[in-house]
This record gives sequence, structure tokens and C-alpha cells, in this order.
Amino acid sequence: MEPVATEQGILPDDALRTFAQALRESAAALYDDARLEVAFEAPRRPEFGEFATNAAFSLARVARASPQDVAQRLTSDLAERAPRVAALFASIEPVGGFVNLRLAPQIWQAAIACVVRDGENFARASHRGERVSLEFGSANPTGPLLVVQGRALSIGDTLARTMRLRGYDVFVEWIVNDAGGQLETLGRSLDARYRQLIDPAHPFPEDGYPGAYLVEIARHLRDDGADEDVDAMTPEQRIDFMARFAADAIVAEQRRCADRFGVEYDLWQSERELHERGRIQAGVERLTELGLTYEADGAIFFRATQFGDDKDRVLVRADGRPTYFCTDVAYHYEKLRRADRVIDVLGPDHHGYIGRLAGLAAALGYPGRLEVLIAQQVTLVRGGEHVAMSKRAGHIVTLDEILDEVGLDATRFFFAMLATDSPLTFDLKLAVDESNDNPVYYVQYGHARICSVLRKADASDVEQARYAELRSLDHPAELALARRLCELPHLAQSVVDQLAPHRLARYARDVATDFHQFYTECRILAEEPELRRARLALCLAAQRVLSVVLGLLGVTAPESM
RNA sequence: GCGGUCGUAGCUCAAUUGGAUAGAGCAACAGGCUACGAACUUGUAGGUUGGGGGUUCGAGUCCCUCCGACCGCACCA
Repeated sequence: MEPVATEQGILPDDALRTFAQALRESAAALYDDARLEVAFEAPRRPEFGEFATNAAFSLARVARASPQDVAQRLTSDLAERAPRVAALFASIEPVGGFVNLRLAPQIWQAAIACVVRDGENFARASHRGERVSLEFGSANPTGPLLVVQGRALSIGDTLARTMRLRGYDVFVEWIVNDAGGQLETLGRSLDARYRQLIDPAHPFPEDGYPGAYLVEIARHLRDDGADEDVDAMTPEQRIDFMARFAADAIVAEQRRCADRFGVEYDLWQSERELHERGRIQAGVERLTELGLTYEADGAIFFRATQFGDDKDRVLVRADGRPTYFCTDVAYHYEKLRRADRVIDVLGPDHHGYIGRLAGLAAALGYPGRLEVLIAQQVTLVRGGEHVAMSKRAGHIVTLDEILDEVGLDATRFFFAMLATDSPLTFDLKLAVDESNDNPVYYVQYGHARICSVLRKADASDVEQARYAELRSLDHPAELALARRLCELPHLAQSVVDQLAPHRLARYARDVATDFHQFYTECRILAEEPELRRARLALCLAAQRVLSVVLGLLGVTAPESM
């Protein structure tokens, strides 16, 4: 068993792979050709080492021995059989059935040299040809973006950025729900606001959208000189015109807000356009080809009960109008055909929809290809008091207002910090009052502090640090920081695999903590040249990692603050 | 009533998907600048993971059952 060495030396992953192989060989030799699965995990407690494997537990049953004994025998056999592998580790300790590992400092030194060399490309994976369709945001075009959409935007965009880093082809889309009954309601609402400009007593529809933004839009419409056009229309034409005008204006606002939030979409898909192009029909036709539809009472039904739903669902009504579910069928059919992995980030009122969409994917022949992520509810409080957020009552808090109050960096970081399926209470007053203690500033401060050190250092020193000998890095704080920085590739991949963007925010904080600690315990500029350059290299690596992670979160990495 | 999500320190949240003595931040208390940014850092205190059963070497995590919060349950979107 010979370790693989790169230009920089042996890297942590190589060392672990080599160790796993050696451990399997020991298991086979000791326990009658037993096959051993070796996986590594990061122990929760630092005294348990940098990596641990629980391989001995699974072997214990076969071996008819206690996990403790198995771990003990495996490690002592490995030390004899593969001394060169053992030499890659500062310690290999069997404890309570686990095998706890600590890598030799030179492994971490090689890893840091790699991070410095890779720079902004650290943790970037090569293109793998897997296509991902990601939909998030997708608010109805009946009002401005609200707080909960901000959460979806944070989660979705961070996922998209991380997937791109990891070599996936990501296609980000927003579906504009501009068809169906709600548009008619929107049209009547705007029409009423428009008429109220002349006659303030004109009644507002009881089911209308009460927000003040429609008054604004009505004014724009009037300022555009629409009076004559509008007056010449039939009532139906007039409502339809109002609906389109309002929806276009609102969608434009939503796009501006998403842009302000730092999110770029590849496609804003109008549902009305899908209808007009006859693309809605394709989904129904596909299901019919598969024998999964039937007619009853003049309507076309989808056999949803065959896929776990509690009742069959109507696709096309007796009068020929498709249902909302029907457009979902068509839209998801398109996405499922053009992507290997389809992800929807939906709002908290769509829980009941998860099963139905999963069933739909299975029916269309793509079981398990569609994943639904629920961005859980956001409850706003201000100084401990509930902020009412009923659309009906017109008490809305828009995403723009949050951004005005808290700022983009803090908002994005805060929303990304929480697990997606965890409900969140957001205290606006707290976010403002404690802005100095906000985690995002802590991380940004870490980045600015590093930049400050690099500015104060000799330019030639910094240059030489890029190729420096890092043998002198062995202080516990240095090694802890190095370990942390090396987690990024694995962590970014776990974000993609498990759709867990919040780990990036926590990781950013951990990196900042480890840097601050290193900075507190180790002097940099006043040291002898070799150590000074080695520590500058560590600074460079930490700065790159922070900048990459903040970039994934859509948060700026300031050089000073 | 049926189904879904959730319940973890006083507060806001983690826990790498079944691993070891459940961790961070805020708030509280006690320390650290004549050093490259103190927006930093060291320590103390804080827990029957809503309750109760079960599965196994091992459960915050999986299963059952209560309790509680929120959300769905349309030929609305």
C-alpha cells in the first residue's frame, strides 16, 4: 500500500483513502476474508481526533468479538502491516470501538498549499454533465414579494451557486402564474382603483387585492394617458386589459426585487404563454398515452390514486378549461424531460402538494427525480410583538422593506442560516438593534481583518507566501484553521446532495472563529521569515475560503469595514 | 375528521441523516489590548431534546401513542 503523492505532497483525502484500504486488508487478514465498509466522520469532540471510523462496530457481529477488541486488533495489525500508512497519521487510537485519527501536520501543510494554489477555484469540481432544474420564488403576480419569498430566494440562489461550483448545469426558473381566476380578480381590483382616481366613492371589490401598490399602478396607467383606450373597451376587454397591465407591472417589480436580492434567473416562464402556445396540452396527452386519464362528467381526470393520492384529480374541466394542476403537469413534464434532477422550492402552504408532485413524477416515468423543498413559514415580530401579515387586510411587509431596514448582506445571511424546513421567527427590531452582533458582520470582519494583515505585510512576503515552505505550521490554532478550510469541498457537496444550504452559513462562521482564534494566538508579521510566510499563506487560504463561501451566500466579502 | 411540517438552553437556531459526555450565537456573570483591526478573545452558568412506550451494541434522529403549534384537505390558483 503506497500513498499517492501530488506536487504539494499527500493530501488528507488521499491519506484517508489509503488508510481505509489498509484497514480493509487488515480486516480480511484477521477475520476470514471479512469485507469491511470504511466510512469517516468528523467527531463532535476534538479529543476524539480529526476523523473517526465506526467500521469495527459492523465487523463485531461477524467477528463475534466486542467492537473494542475489533478496533484494537485492526489498528495494531495495520501498524505492523502498513507502517508507511500509519506514518501519515499523528495518532491512530482505538477508543470504545471507534478508531480515532489525527493526520500528521505535513498532510495539512500540503492541503493549505493546495488551497493557496487553487485560489478562487478551491472546492470547484469539474463539469459533470448533470442537469439540474431549480425553481424558486415564483410568487403570484398579484402583489410585491414578501418576506417568505426572501427566504426562498436565499435558499434557492445559494443552492444554485453551490451546484454550479460543484460542476452541475443549473437552470434557474420562475413561473409567472398569470392565468386563471386570480388574474380576473386582479383586473377588477385595478379597475376599481383606476375608477377611484376620478370617483373616490367607487366601490372596491370585496375579494379584491387591497394593497396600496395597485393605487400606484392605477396612477401610472392614468399618467400613460390610457383613458381613451380604456373607455372604448367592452367590460370583459377592460378587465382583461387591467389584469394584464397590473400583472406586467407587478412582475416587473418582482424581477427588480429579485435582482436587488442578487438572484439571476435563466427563465421567467409565463403560464399564459404556455397556454397560448398549446403546451399545456402536452402534459395531458402524455398522461393519456400512458393510460392514466379517463373521462367522467365531461371532465378529464388523472388517476392520481394509483400514485398515492387520496382522490383522482381533474385536469380539464367539462367546459374545456384546464385546472391549475393541469398546468403543473405540463410544466413539470417539460422540466423532467430536460433535467436529471428537478427541484421546486415551495412555500409553507404547499405541504399537501409534496405527495401529489412526487406521484406525478412517478406517473410520468421519472420516479424520484423531482424533489420538493418547503421554505417554512417566517413569522415577523417587532420588539416581541406580532406583525400582522394578512394579505386580505392589506397588512403586508414586503421584502423591499426588510432590505431597507436590515440590508442585503444581513438578510441573505440570516435567511440562509436556518434549515429550510425549520419555521423561523424574525424579530425586526432585534435585527436592527443588534446589528453589530449579527453573525454576518462577524464573518465579514474576519475577511476584512485578513485583508488588513495582507495589506500591512510586505508585498514580496505575500508573493513568496504563495510558494512558501509550510513546514513550520504546527501550532494547534494553525492546524485547526487548516482543517476547517479543508472541509469546504466536502461541505459544499453535502449542501448539494442534501439540499442543505444553511450549512454554508454555519461553516462561514466556523471559519471566522478559527481564524480569529489563530489570529489571537499566533503573531504573523513580527515572526522570522519562514514562519511569517507560512502564516501569510494560511491567511491567504482563509481569505479565499471566506470569499468563496460568502460568494455562495450572495454576501459581500469586504476588504475593510 | 384525514394528511403534512415542526417541537432541542431564558431567546434565535445547530447536530454532516443511527454514533461517543446534545453544540453555537444572543442575553447574564467574571477575565484579556504598550502586539498585524477589541466588530476580537478566554472562562463560568444554563438541558429528563414536549410526555410515555418500542426497535439495537448505540436514538434528538427510526416505529407506535398521547400533548401542543402551524399548514393543507376545490372541476381556486
